Amino acid sequence: MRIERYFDEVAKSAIREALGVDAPAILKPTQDSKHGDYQVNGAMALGKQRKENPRDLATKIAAELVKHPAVAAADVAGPGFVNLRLDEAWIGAELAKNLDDPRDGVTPIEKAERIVVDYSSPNIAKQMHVGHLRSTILGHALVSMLRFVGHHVIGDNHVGDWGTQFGLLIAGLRKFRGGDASGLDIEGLEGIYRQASALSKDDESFANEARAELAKLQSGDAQSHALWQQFVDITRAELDKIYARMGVTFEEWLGESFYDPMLPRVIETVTAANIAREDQGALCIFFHEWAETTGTPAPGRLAKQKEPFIVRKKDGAFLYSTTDIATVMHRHEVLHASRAIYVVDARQALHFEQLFAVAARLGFTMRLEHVGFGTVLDENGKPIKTRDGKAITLASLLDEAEKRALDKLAEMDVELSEEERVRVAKAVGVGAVKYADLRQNRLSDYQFDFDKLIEFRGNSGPYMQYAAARVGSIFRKGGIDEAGFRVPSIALEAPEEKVLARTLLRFADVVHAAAESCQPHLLTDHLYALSRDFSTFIEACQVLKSEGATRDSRLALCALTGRQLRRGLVLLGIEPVERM
RNA sequence: GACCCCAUAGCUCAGCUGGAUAGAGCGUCGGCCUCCGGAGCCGAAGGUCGCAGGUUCGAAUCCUGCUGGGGUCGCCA
Repeated sequence: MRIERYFDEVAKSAIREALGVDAPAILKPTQDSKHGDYQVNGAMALGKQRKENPRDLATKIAAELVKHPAVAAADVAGPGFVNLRLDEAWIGAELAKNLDDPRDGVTPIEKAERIVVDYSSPNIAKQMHVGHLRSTILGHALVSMLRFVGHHVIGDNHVGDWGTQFGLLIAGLRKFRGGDASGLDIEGLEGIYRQASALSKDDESFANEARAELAKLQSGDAQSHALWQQFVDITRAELDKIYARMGVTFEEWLGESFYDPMLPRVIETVTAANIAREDQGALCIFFHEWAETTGTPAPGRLAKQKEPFIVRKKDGAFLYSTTDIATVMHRHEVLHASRAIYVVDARQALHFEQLFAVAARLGFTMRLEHVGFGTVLDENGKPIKTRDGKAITLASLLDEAEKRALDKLAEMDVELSEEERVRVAKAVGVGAVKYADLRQNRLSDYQFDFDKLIEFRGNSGPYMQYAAARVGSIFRKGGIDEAGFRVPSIALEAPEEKVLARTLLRFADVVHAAAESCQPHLLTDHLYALSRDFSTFIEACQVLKSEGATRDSRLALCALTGRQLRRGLVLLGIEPVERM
C-alpha cells in the first residue's frame, strides 16, 4: 500500500469531519522521529485562510485523527503542526501483508497509460561512447519502473541511421575499399567515416561524390540501400553486444530512416496549419510570430524566440526537426501512445520545447516530456574524454568496471568458483556504473570517477548488492526458505526494528514517486536508507539466535528488506547477486 | 544580444507542491572483530545554503536584482 497517500486521504477526511471543509491535508513524513511519523500541516494554511487560530484547528483535526486505528497518537505542536505517530501493531500487520504480495506492496496505478520511452539513440557506424551512457541507463530504468507501476511501456531506440554521414560513408567505402564492406566491423566503419570526413574537407570532388551518394541513397537506389543496410547490420551486431552486457532491451528500433517516407507529409501538415513560412530559402517556424499566424502566442519562453525552428533546408533536405515531428505523428497515430518520454541530454531542452509546441499546435494531444540529464564530467569537471581527446567508448568503460570489480572480488574471501566470480564481477561492475549514474539527480552534471565508483562503500551499487546478499546469507545459514517465508504479523520492539520497519513502509510511495517524476535517484535513496537501516538492525538485533515470535518478526524484516533491495535493483536495471 | 541551468560541509552530492534544530557519502578524529558476511556498525568535528532585497506565521526552496560558473540559440543531431 502507498502509505503516505493513504494517510493523506485519512487526514483529509479528518479535516472534513472536524471542520466541515475540504482542504488539503499537506501530509509529510517528519524529518525528525521525535515529531512522530507524519505531520499534517494543513491547519496552518487553513487558519490563515479562515482567520482562525491554527492551533485550535489543529486540535480539532488531531482529535479526529486519533480515532483511526492506525494512529497511536496525534499531537499538536508548534504553530499548528499535527504530529502523527503510527501504531506499531498496525505497521507490523501492514508489513506482514507484503510478504505475501508478489508486487512487494506496490499497488498498481489506477489509470494506466501507453507510454513511449525514447532512449539510448546511438548512431550507425559509430561506437557507443559515454555520451550514450546516461540516456541508456536512465531510459532503461524508467521503462522498468513505469512498467512496474502498471503502465504499458514501449521502449524505443531512435537510432541515428539516416542523414549526411551516409553519403560520406558510401563514398568513402568506394574510394578506400572498392565498395566492399565485407569483413568490416564497427571500428572499421568509424575509420572509413573519419577518413572520408577529413578528405571531404579539402577535396571538393570527393565532397561532391559524397553528396551524390547521399542523393542516390535517399532517392531509393537499390545498390546504395544495400550498402546502407550493411552498415546498419554491422553496427547492430556491435550494439547488441553492448546492450547484452548492460542488460538493456527495447521493444522498438524505429530509427530515423523509418520516418523518412513520412517527411513530405510533415511539411504538408505544417504548411496547412499555417505555422511555417519560407525565409532565406528554408522552411521555418517562427515562434515570435505565432500570435499573428495562430492567434495565440507561443508557449513560455518561445514567444520571445526569434531564431526559427527549421523543418526544411534551402537545398530541400530535411532535418532532425522534421524527423522528430514525424516521430510524434507515428507515436500518436500508430502506436496510440498517450505519452512520450524523451531521455535526451538537457542541452537539447530548447529543441524539445519547440518540437512539443509544434506538436501541440498540430493537434497531437499527447503528453510529451523531455527527461533531460546533465553532462558526464571527468575528475576535473571537464566533459570526459580519453587522453587524446576522443570520446571514451562504452565498451572500454564497461571493461574497466568489470576488471576493477574482479580485482576487488579477488581480495575478498568469499567462496566463489572462478566461473562464479567472473559472472558476479560483471554484475557488480556494470551495476556500479549504473548505480553511480542513477543515484544522482539526473539534471546535474555527473562527475565520473572510477576510483570512487569502484570504492564499493557507502551509497554505491555494490553495497546494495552486498546488503541483499547478506539477507540471503542469513536465510541460508538458518536453513530457512526465504522466498516462502510468511508470518501473520510482525512485532516491533527494538528501536532498530522500528526504524527499519518505517523505512520498509515507504517502498510503494517511493517507487511511484520515482516512476512518475522520472527520478530514479528517489529509489536509490530509499535503497541506501534501507541497507543502512538493515545493517544497523542486524548489528543490534540477533536474528537466528533469537526465539519464537521475535525470531519470526526479525526474519520477516530481513525477508522484506531482501525483497525491496532486489526489486529495487532490478527496477534500476541492476542484477542482484546471491553471494559476492 | 536573448534565453536556460547551476552555486548547500574540505571534496562529490541530496533536500519532494515553502514547514520545526539544513542531510548523506568520501575524507578527518575516536570507539567496535569470543557476535547471523568488517564491502560493516557506533560516535565526533565540520555549513553566514553565492550576495542583497522582497513575499509570510514560516524561505536552501517562491519573486526581483547582482556576482560567479556552465550551456543553448537558421540550414549538425
